[in-house]
Order: sequence, then C-alpha cells, then structure tokens
Amino acid sequence: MAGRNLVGPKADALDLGAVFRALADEHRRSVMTQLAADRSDSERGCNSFDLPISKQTQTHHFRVLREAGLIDEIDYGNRKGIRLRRADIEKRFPGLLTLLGEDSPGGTAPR
Amino acid sequence: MAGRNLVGPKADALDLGAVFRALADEHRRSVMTQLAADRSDSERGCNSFDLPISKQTQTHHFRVLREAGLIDEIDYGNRKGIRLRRADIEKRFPGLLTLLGEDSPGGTAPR
DNA sequence: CTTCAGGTACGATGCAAGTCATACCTGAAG
DNA sequence: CTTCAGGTATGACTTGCATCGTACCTGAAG
Repeated sequence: MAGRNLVGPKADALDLGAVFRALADEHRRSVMTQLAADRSDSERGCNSFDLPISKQTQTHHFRVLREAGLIDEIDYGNRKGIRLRRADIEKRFPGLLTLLGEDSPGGTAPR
Repeated sequence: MAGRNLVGPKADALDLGAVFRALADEHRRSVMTQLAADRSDSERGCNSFDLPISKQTQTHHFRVLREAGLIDEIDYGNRKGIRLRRADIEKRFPGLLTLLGEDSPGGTAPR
C-alpha cells in the first residue's frame, strides 16, 4: 500500500522564520540532525528517533517540521514514514543541513 | 570615550539552539540580516534599524542577540554601539550569515 | 468479528517569550 | 545647575508553544 504524502510547502515557499522556529526546539533539532547525518536519505519510522516524549507530542513536532518544509511525512494509516527533504532544503537554504552537524562539540553552554 | 564591551559567550561556546532561538524572531532576524549585508562590519547605533517596537523591547532583543553570541554591544553610557561578530560566527557556524540573505525573496510569508 | 499497536484529534495546563508602562540612570548641551 | 535624548530595570500582561490526558481512528493479526 502506497501511503499518502502529507502536504507541506513547496521548495520555493520555504520560510526562514518557520525553519528557525522549527530548529529552535531541542527535540526537533535532534531529529533533523539524525536525518541529516544519514546521507542515504532513506525513509525512517517516526519511532526510530528515541525521543523522551509522549506520542502526542511527537506527532506535534513532526507536524511542525513538515509545515516548515523540512521533512515529508508519508501516512500509511497505522504507521508513518519520515523522509528528509534534503534537495529542497539545499536548494533554498544551502549549508543549513551542514550547520546541524556543528552542534556543540564542547558541550556546556553558559546560561 | 571608549565604551565598555558588554559580555557575551566566547566563540567556542556558541550554542546552536540559542542561535536558532535568537533568529526565530522576526525583528532580531531583521537586525541580523542588515548587519550581515554590510560587509564593512562597521559599528552601528541601535536606533539605526528602524524597528517598529518600543525602546524597552529593542533593549530586550539586543540582549538576546548578544547572549546568543551574535553581536557585541558597546556601552557608551547614554548611547550604545552594535557590532556583528562575523568572524566568530563564521568560525563556529560557517554559512549561517549567508543564509540570512536568502530570506523570503517573494516577500509575503504564508502563515 | 475482536484485539492490539501506532498514530491522530481535541482540550487543558504550565512555562517561556514578546510587548509595553512607569520610573530611573547616563552623558552631552545650554 | 537644568534640560533632554538615548538606554536600562522592573513589573505586568498576553500570546505562543511544549507537554500530556482522554478519546478516537487505522490497519494488521488472530
């Protein structure tokens, strides 16, 4: 059964504000970092990210990422696939995905 | 009179989460875009950005940008200077400033 | 059919953040 | 000195958002 691809903005319509808002959250950034690290861009299940939050909150976060245009969500009914929109992101905001890999090597940020 | 440079994180301590949170706000992103566009990196007055918000709120936004490590604030007492930390940003998150120039060419962002 | 796991919808809650009003500080100019 | 413009501190208000509880939907396996 081919799942339906849930709607998101077209590549040209990606909004930098929405992207930064999406990436401002630690959990969403974690998802994006894991996706960006896999150069094969294979489809992943949404429970493969080991997020320490409830199902409902995960649904919320994936929706935010999709509406920002960062991922595709493929709906299989009782299952969901996640795929990084690498080409669109690189076309509109080249270098953005590379930045996600630069996340705090030194760690302890002063608050 | 040499003003005192208000404290911010060192280049190595820049946190991507704090940076994205700072850039998630439209007014702060506007300031950063204007700063990034000026390749001479000259010091600017903080009322040179034409922000449609009150003084107190501007103070708040500049503080957030400074604490994220994106700008330096130079305190002259009854005046304040703003300078982009271009070198530090480029060292820690190369390409980030370039992204700010890619902001919505079509203008009207869909909400 | 029933059962069950994965996912969504709706509502409520708690906290962080953007905004402004009032009052005060700082330095320069009369 | 006084006056004035630029900036800050504090507090209050409001909005947005991350989180979860409850209930419901979907498809696969018995």
